Amino acid sequence: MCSRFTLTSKPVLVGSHFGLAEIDDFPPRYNIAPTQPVGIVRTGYHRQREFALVRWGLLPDWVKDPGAFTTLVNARAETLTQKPSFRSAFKYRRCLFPMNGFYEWSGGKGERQPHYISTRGEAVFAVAGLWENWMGVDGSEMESAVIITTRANSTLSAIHQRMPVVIEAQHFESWLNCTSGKTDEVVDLLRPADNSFFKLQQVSILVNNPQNSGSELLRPVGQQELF
DNA sequence: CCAGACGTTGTT
DNA sequence: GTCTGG
DNA sequence: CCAGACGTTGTT
DNA sequence: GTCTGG
Repeated sequence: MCSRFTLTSKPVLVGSHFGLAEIDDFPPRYNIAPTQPVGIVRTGYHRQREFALVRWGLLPDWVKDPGAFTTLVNARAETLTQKPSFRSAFKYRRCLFPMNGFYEWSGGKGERQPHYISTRGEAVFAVAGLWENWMGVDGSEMESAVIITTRANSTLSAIHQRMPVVIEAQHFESWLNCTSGKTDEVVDLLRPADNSFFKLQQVSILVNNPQNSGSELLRPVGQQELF
């Protein structure tokens, strides 16, 4: 699963990595959690590639009572075309989540251990996602998005069974271009990252609480008591 | 036909 | 225990 | 994922 | 909205 992540690169760097003409300013974030506003890259109304802030937790457009519907944080890549909640977004509303790393927990009850997963150079990378625009009968609107997961590669499988789908830069255009409404050209992109792509490190349980969101979360375990 | 669901993950 | 909120 | 709440009515 | 279950 992927239910917490970071976005710490400067906006200008994110903009250039994702080929954006412009990008709003935002602060570094070390503990992005479900239901929070989250930045995505998508193809905008006039075909331009854009950055947008939406709610993390996809709300399908046919939902009548948002309060009575589950928060959809992850979508399984293997079943995207079958699920009513994702099928349409997979065809027409694909997006990318810029991130610098994400957290996973290992261990059983009472001994849960958080880990931080990032690239070797702490570089920003892209995770595959879907977005929706929900409209209520009272005219209210909400944009939301979900992260696509697949089976863990062998690096990650030491701690977890699933991982977010990484899209490499040479595939951004085909992933984000939804004009055909066809998915056969992009399903091949939904595979685990190469084993050398990520590294793991244990981090403090400070990350457990979404209210803790500063850079101290990335201190290696064993040093957090040295404040 | 209408009613009701529509999701993922980890853990037991 | 189970659901909601972040 | 974890943290935190978990309820109703009438009255001010 | 669309599919499944009754």
